[in-house]
Amino acid sequence: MKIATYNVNGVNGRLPILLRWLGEKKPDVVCLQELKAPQEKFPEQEILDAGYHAIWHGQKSWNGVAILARDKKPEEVRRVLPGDPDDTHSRYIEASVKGILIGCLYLPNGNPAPGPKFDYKLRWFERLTEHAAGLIKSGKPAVLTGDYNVMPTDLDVYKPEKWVNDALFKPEVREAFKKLVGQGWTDALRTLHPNEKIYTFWDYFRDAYGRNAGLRIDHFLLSPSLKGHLKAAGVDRDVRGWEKTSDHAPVWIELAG
DNA sequence: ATGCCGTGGAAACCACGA
Repeated sequence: MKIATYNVNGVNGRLPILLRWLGEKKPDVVCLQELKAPQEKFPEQEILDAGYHAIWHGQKSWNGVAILARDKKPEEVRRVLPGDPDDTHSRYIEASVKGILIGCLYLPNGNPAPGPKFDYKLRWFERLTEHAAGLIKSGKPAVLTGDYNVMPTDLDVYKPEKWVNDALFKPEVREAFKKLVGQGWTDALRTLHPNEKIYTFWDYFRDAYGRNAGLRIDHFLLSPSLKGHLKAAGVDRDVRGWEKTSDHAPVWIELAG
């Protein structure tokens, strides 16, 4: 089974790109972030026509997450990350697909740091970590994937020294990621490719993609029971080179069975 | 060192992103 995550940066503006990619790669399950569309403006019919059932949590202008699956509609488990009833951002949706719990997340960017946005990021990270602990404890096969807005190590940044004070790379954020993974999760891409430069995002500016000035910020975390099923993992890097593309590239894993 | 590009929404500019 192939599971992918893709920060589309506007699901309607990017629909031709999304449909082309779905048609070419045919992942079984897809997590989308940054829909930038209200609930009623999600292109459900076009996605159905492409062979995917979807659940989504939209929001006007910003954020928004979705889970797509071939053949069968994802069984929604929740569409809010627990722990803060006042959080109005659409950044989390969770579903059961073929016996696997899929958590699709869009972790806050957090810039500028320090500041209220950075505080929100750290709080959101804590809530995610608390929820993730429950998933581990449940023993269910689970995948937590999406745009984490964190480069876990120096290897995940084209020029680490330029990013040390950025909300995506500040020590406390890297520490938060480490703490989460330390619960027993497997960082799928890094585990299969321990020494490779792997990027999932390239800025639109300064020909970042051409210079390969990228960041690895979209991640796949696998619960202990899924670790042994991990067969392959990678980035559909070429998609970032398409016309009118997102600044992220799709990331995927292949699980046995 | 930098929002230089790109999106959505509102209003011909703004917020936001990483």
